[in-house]
Order: sequence, then C-alpha cells, then structure tokens
Amino acid sequence: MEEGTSKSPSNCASTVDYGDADPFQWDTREDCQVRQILDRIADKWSLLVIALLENRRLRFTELRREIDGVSQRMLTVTLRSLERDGLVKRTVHPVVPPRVEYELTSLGRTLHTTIQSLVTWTEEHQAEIAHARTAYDTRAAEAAETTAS
Amino acid sequence: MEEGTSKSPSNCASTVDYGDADPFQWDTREDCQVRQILDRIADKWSLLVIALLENRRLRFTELRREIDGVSQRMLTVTLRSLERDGLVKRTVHPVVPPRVEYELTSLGRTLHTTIQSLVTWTEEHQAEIAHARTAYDTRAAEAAETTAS
DNA sequence: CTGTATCCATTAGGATACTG
DNA sequence: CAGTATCCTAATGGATACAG
Repeated sequence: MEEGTSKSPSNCASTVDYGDADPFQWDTREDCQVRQILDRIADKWSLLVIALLENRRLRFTELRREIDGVSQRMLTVTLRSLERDGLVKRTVHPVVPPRVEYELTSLGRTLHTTIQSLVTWTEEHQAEIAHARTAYDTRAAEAAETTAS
Repeated sequence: MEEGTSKSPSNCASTVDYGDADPFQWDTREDCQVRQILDRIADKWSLLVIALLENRRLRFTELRREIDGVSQRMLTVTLRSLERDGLVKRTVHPVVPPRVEYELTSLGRTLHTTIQSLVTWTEEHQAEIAHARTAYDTRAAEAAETTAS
C-alpha cells in the first residue's frame, strides 16, 4: 500500500495567532502540516471526488463512471486517503454482491465552500489564462526566431 | 523545457450557466480546462509562490530563500508556468549582476482570496485531520493484528 | 545573480490479473 | 461488486555543472 505523509509531522504554525496583519505568513517549511494537507486535497482526483460526493452518496462504481479517466487503483487510493483524513465515510453493506457507499463527513462538507470558490475562480478566469498562455507562447516563439537568425 | 497543458484545450463547461441549483456540476472530463488550471495552481510550489508575492515583489534569490526546500530548477519552472498563465509578472533589470523581480499581476491578485480561504480551512482543521488519521491508522493496525492471529 | 542543460532517483499512476 | 497485488512506464523533481 502506498503511504503518504510519513515524514515529521511538525505541527508548524499551530500556535501562531494570525491577527489581521500579514494574514499570509503561513509556514513555508517543507514538513508543514498545512502544506501536506494542501497537497493531499489538491491532488489529481480528490477535488473531483469531494465535488461529486457533495451532491449525494455514491457507490464505488458510480464514482468510477462519473470521473473520466480514473483507474480503479487510483480511485481506491484516493478514497482511502480521504477516508483516512476524515473527509469521507465508507460504508460496507454486508450483502452479496458487496455494496460500498461513500459519502462526505461533516468535516468533508466544510470543504465545500472553499473548493467551490477555487473552482469558480478558475471558471471565471480560464479565458484570461488561455489568452495569457497564447500571448506568452507567441512571444517565446518570436524570441526563438530572433535567436536563430 | 518541460511543457504542460499540451493536450486538447476543449473549453468545457464554458457555455454552461450555473443557476443556484447543482452548483457543483463542473466537468469531470480529463481534458477539461478547469481541471488543468486547478492542477497547475495547486501544484507543489505555485501556491507558496503566489502567497509570498502577495505581500511584495521579490527577487529570484529572495523567493528561493523564503521557500524551504525548493530547488533552483523547480523555482524556475514554477515561475515560468505562473508567468505563462498571466499570474506573475517578470521584470529583468538590465544591470550586472542581473536583477530579476517577480510580482503578481492583477489576475494573480484575484487569486488571493481564494487561496487564502483554502489555507485558512486547512489551518482551522488540521487538528481534526491529524486526529482522524491517527484513529484510522489505529483501526488499521488492529485489523491487521486480528487478521494475523 | 539568474538562469539553462543534463543526468539520475523517486514517485505517481496506468494495465492487468486475481480474490472475497 | 469492490477491491488487492504486481508490474511497468511516464512524469516529477533534486543535484550538479555550466553560461550570460
């Protein structure tokens, strides 16, 4: 089984009281809890899973069908992580064939607003970003042209 | 140079009008713009860089010193991505030794609120998550114990 | 100082086969 | 159905050396 978060937990910044000045001085140390958790919830599939479960509880296969491109392995790994972090609850119904359902915990549900704002920002600004990329690539191509001459 | 985002841009969900019902039906397709952008800004270093630049413009070396554990290569790669996405502006002062400064663009600054809410959530709930992990690991260990007997 | 280029180790993650 | 186990490839990212 793959294990993450096995380094020093070093509960950085936990005792720091953020007033209203410099609200952005969160710890940049590598072993910071905040960093680890961000990495976890911002990974390739977690956001998607949380988003889908926000609406309703889903079975393993339903999740797999909804999320385009996820492998069985990665869906399992992702769900285990989320369960371990207390964001998702896993319920096994003792029937055959087995029926396993996933749903958000109350902790998981508190993430909704936050994730939503991130998704909304991305949706609202994707055109700008696409434009910036095109502009950048054009400039880069021209610079290469000049150099090559 | 490493290049990301080279697949089909497929401007998913851009024409969808989100009312107030089902605000979470964002596209789960792999080639979705939103997914790509989220992956980008949620990567290992981007959040950190944006966070630091929120306060003030910084030179390359200053960033490197502030961000514990980042290699020269990854800082460069990250900064280039952010520049390409129009989130960060790079200014080269033609002096020797060279002096290069990075600052957020207005687009980059609009990300601040969003990122802040994510960081705040993480800070507020890191204790809960740590607790959940411990509980999960304990249960897992006990289960392994039982199986082994 | 601010990079780029190269090499290499680690990890993420897909494909497949098998199990309760 | 809902996984686990194994194998293997691709991508991430660090270390180092070198250049403008």
